[in-house]
Amino acid sequence: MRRELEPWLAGRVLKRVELLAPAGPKYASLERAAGQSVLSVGRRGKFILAPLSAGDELVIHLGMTGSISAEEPTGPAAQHVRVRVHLAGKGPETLYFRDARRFGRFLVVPAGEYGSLPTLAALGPEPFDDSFSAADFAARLGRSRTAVKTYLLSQRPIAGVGNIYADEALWRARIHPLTSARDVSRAKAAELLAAIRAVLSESIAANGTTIKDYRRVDGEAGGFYERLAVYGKGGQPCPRCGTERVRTVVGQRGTVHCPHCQRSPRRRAGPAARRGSERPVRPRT
DNA sequence: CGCATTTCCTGGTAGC
DNA sequence: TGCTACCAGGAAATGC
Repeated sequence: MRRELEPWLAGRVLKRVELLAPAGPKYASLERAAGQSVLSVGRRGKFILAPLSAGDELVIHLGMTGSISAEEPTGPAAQHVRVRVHLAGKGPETLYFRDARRFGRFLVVPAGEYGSLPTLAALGPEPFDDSFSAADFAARLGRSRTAVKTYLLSQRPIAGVGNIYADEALWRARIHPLTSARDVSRAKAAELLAAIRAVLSESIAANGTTIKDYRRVDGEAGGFYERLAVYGKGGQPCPRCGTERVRTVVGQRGTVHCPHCQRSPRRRAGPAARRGSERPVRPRT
């Protein structure tokens, strides 16, 4: 989306960013954008970040059901347009931000001041940062006892992995989603990082995953849905081993894994566990 | 602070 | 047909 948006936004002047949704923490300070030009269109994790000429920054997140287009939505979709971006110069005159469930974000903040966006402020490294090593990733996973899947979704060990890609990557790396993050070995962390990089680059190449709501800026669906190996495929046989995969809930999120390829986490047998100061994770498989 | 739970929000759908 | 109840989940807020 960043790539698709860049030619429409970079270098152009924002005449007005018009708020249609009720203002609030998710849609804030858009009036500040008026008259500023867009210096560049960047991205951190799932956030689009566009620095503006007067020192502010446009922050956009699609949430679950967000999309951006230059075509004015019609029909029932029209009522979900939350923001209209009016642009000067060459290119589309207006961009439309749709967000049916209002889980998205569209706000202007002083550049780099993410106090109102704690996830962005504490975002982990970019998956494709060359200087981000498997050892770094392993060290980050070591900071939490939370289930590795839940920790991935927090965006703290690595940026940009959501529910779909977490399940896909854990399956590829043969890691049970309930494994405590700190119990992921260095070798497994390396496999997981490689799996995350692979699944993300494959999905980007296919223009993303459209289940229902996600749309490219031209309104087309992304093509990765057909390539999903695990997400939404509970009860179906694992393509690697044929075992029936299981759907559970991990951290309030629907989760699918293969009980044969992704073995249940073993309880920790370290001194802390012997002292009883830590409850062994009881896998629900 | 770390971690778990709840909340926000609405289209879609299962069940009656 | 029309109603209610519930589900989906990214990130923030709240509760221990």
